[in-house]
Amino acid sequence: MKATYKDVKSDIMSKITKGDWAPGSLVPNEIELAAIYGCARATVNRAMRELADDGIIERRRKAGTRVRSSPIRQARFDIPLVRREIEDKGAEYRYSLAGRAVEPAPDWLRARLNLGTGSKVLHLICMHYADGDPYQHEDRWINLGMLPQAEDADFTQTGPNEWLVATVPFSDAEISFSAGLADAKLADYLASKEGDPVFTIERSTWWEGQAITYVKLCFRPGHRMTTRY
Amino acid sequence: MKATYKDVKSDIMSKITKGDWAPGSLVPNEIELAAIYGCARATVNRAMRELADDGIIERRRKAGTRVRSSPIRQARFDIPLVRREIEDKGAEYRYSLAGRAVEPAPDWLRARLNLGTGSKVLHLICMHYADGDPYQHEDRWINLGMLPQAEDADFTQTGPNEWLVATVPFSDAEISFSAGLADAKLADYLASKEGDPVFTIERSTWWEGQAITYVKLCFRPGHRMTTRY
DNA sequence: CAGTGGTCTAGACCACTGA
DNA sequence: CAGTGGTCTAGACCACTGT
Repeated sequence: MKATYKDVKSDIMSKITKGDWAPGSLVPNEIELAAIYGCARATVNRAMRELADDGIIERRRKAGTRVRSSPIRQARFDIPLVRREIEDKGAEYRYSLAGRAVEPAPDWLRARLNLGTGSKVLHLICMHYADGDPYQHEDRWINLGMLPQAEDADFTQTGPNEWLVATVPFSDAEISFSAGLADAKLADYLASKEGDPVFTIERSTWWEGQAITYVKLCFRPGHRMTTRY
Repeated sequence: MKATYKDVKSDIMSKITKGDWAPGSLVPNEIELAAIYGCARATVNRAMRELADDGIIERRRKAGTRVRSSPIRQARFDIPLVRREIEDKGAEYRYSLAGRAVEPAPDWLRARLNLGTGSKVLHLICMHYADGDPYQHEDRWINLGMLPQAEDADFTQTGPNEWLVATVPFSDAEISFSAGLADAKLADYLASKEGDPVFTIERSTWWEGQAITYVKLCFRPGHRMTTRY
């Protein structure tokens, strides 16, 4: 008898997917559900809270709980270290540093990260290989105002990503995916042709409102980012 | 005094990000933490459970809780209906059906969805516009073995996506992002040029092991998919 | 086998918000 | 102001898994 929160969750889920509870309709309140399932209200609460987190239902105090009319489906993507991503595929990982310079932050970067006019940044160009083949091109910019010690770090052996996760935390990040074209330079790095489509990830991170780093990652042609849910 | 689960969560979060609790190190158990924060164990449990869900810590019975050495950062993307996506941007949504055919499932589709040899599918080509400009091209395949009623549905006014979310549930989905090139046909649909890079989403959904639909969505050049976390 | 997290309970009070 | 979800508690038992 006594239902667990998983029982309650999956039973309600099936009521919704089977159409017993139509989209937009009002769901019994927690006390009623607790009586129906013969469990404590806290148990029902946990089930409902998870369904709300999953975007299946919508809860409001006093107004009650409703089935979402068009369920907001969400997908979760892991953002792993490139090295782990490659090694998890069973391939051998290799890294190389292709460029390093300390520069004043260019205008587009200042705008993107909300940096002041005098800001200095460390600019790195890196390549990541899987079994010797180009896998990912990394165009990395680190805010030296926040991380002066980055200037003395040795990025010839390990990538800046690994250094960063070990060195600084971040409180806030923005990530975006898009499709771009390989120019001559990028095509050369990725051993592909100019005009090939490249899957691109851009990420900016902040710590307590201060920009830490911006990175643009370009994958070899054919790359897919996949998840199940 | 009495800490809430949010207090506990954010305090532990800051202990980790500040380095007080190093990556890989063992965290006090729930009873000790409850004593430290002066709250019930259930409160600590909820805080820790959420941190574990966020990939910040790793919990194992008997072994205790550890700070993850390289935090698995995850990003969540909403997968909205195109119409909502466009309307939320404040643009006017328009839809049109550009092609419709009932065919035997081609080999690549059978392989992808694990369909039998005799399978029939409904193949639809649709366009979605934002303020009159091409926004997204939809190449949709619906398994008629699972959804025979799709053959009689009218897709000239509303897109198959809306029909599907209102008609059938799904238990399982796979989504993948990639970058592709516009061929002459696609470029024509999207009012772009051949060879332009297009951001592409592919999604397959199943219900209890049976394939429902596969769709390939191509966005107009310049499209970005962004999230914060 | 014993330590740790996972879950449930019955009851309580609070916070928000719709009528 | 009253109904609903949000959270906390103190205690209990269970499930898993290192040692």
